[in-house]
Amino acid sequence: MSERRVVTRFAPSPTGYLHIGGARTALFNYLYAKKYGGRFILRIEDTDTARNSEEASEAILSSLKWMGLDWDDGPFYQSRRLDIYRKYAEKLLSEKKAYRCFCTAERLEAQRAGKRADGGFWAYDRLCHSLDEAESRARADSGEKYVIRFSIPDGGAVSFNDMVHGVLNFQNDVLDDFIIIKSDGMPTYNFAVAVDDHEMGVTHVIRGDDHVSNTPKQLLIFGALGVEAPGYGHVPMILGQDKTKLSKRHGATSLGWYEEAGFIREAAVNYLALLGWSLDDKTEFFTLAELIDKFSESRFGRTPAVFDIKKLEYFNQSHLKTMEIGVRSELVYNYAKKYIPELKIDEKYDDLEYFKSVTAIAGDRLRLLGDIKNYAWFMFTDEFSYPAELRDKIIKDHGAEAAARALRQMAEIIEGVGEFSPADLESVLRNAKIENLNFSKLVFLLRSSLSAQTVSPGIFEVMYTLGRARSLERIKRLAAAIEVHSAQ
RNA sequence: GCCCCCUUCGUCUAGCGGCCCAGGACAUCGCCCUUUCAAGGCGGCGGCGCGGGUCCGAAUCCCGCAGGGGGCGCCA
Repeated sequence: MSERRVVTRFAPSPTGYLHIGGARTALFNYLYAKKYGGRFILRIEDTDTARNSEEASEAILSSLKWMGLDWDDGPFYQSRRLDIYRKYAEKLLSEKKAYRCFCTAERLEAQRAGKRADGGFWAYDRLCHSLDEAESRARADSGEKYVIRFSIPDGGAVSFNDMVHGVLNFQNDVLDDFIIIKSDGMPTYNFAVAVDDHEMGVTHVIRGDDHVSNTPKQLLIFGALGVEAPGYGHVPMILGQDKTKLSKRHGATSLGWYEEAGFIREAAVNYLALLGWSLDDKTEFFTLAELIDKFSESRFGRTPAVFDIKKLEYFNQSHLKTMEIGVRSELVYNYAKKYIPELKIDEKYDDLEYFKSVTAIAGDRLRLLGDIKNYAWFMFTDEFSYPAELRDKIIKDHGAEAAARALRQMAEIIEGVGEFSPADLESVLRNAKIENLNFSKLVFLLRSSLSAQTVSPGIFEVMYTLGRARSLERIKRLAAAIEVHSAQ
């Protein structure tokens, strides 16, 4: 085999959004090309006029971009390359490696239904196989509808060395004369793929296991065309929890869904790469650059993988953690603005710099981008009231008067703190003697007043970020709320 | 019905004849740390589908079985 510069491709059909399996296929092809300094091309297989959609095509492109998988060439649309497929089909026709078939879909469908009843498999009966060339041409010229079928060579077999499965063999006689050009002039999948992979100089094809049975057909076409076939690698499927091929009924399978759910590309790429591929027995944290560096076709797995969102979440948190705060906060900011409409952000806090300080105090807590809402919604608005349950719990634990007094005393102390820093605030409160309450209790009251909840980032950092005025206002407000309530 | 692929903890996986009475990670459970929640540390639970071979020795090789998955369109 000649030494050629590696060329891989991702060739989705625009009939829906980019799903998990497709995303992984794209990733693998991208990594393989980049690893070997080759090109990664994008081809849109839109030969099904009934099911294509412009939106799907756009969605796929945008998901690919979201993942950071930039293609070097394309996108090429098969629907705009019809003359090319026609040319190759004519060539096969003239060499008697393909023939016109005038059988109606109705006739074949009836036949197929019959066979299915007693057995279940069906193959074209080759009725038009031996049609006289003159007659065939005449019927075609007269406007009769026809398809072009590939003539499977009698006997023989095809075999190829798969990158993940090793040598695979297929007997020709299990194949029937499949259609390569439909009656509407469009090429069928197996034909267009072979023609394009050849035309575009594709050297390696990495795709899902579900394509192994298509491979012999494509190989036969390469053979008939007299051109070299690319190498293949059939990676195992990605399964749903029920261990069947991942599909819409498994729920969230589109990449777009994950973006909206607050996952970041670094995690998606990292996790997907590990479904059907691994480096060794311990390394599992990878950036895209590291994947390109370490990727190897010899490390493909052979067993189907069940998609586990829990592990994806873990990777999301891991990547978020290692990210520079500026980058992370920008992701959080953009996500919040776009996908968390219920997060109330007062105009004066709608600012990237401010988000950066809030994201910073949220620390390692974010698992998904949207978690910022749970941990810090109270940092973005001053207009909230304290939940009755929280107020009642405080009254129950401390008594209304004592709690209010403690809060007011803390306010007084905080008001007088010289340097308003997390460390100073903490040390002052740690040493304060207030209502005989220990530090932990004081912190609980503080947290309640500042965040209106019982869970929050480090409370002194919250206070520092809120600033003296906002903090004091909240502490006094809670005290007042308790007093008013108990007075009733 | 035919063809093809696959089979290690619940899940993702390492393992390619002795280093494995099977290692890592997620999940889960417990403990520690601790101002809450996370994070982190430590520990527990948990697996080689079954049956035959081959070999001094098998998760690793061979055969059979069972199970699972994929494909068999004028869909891709």
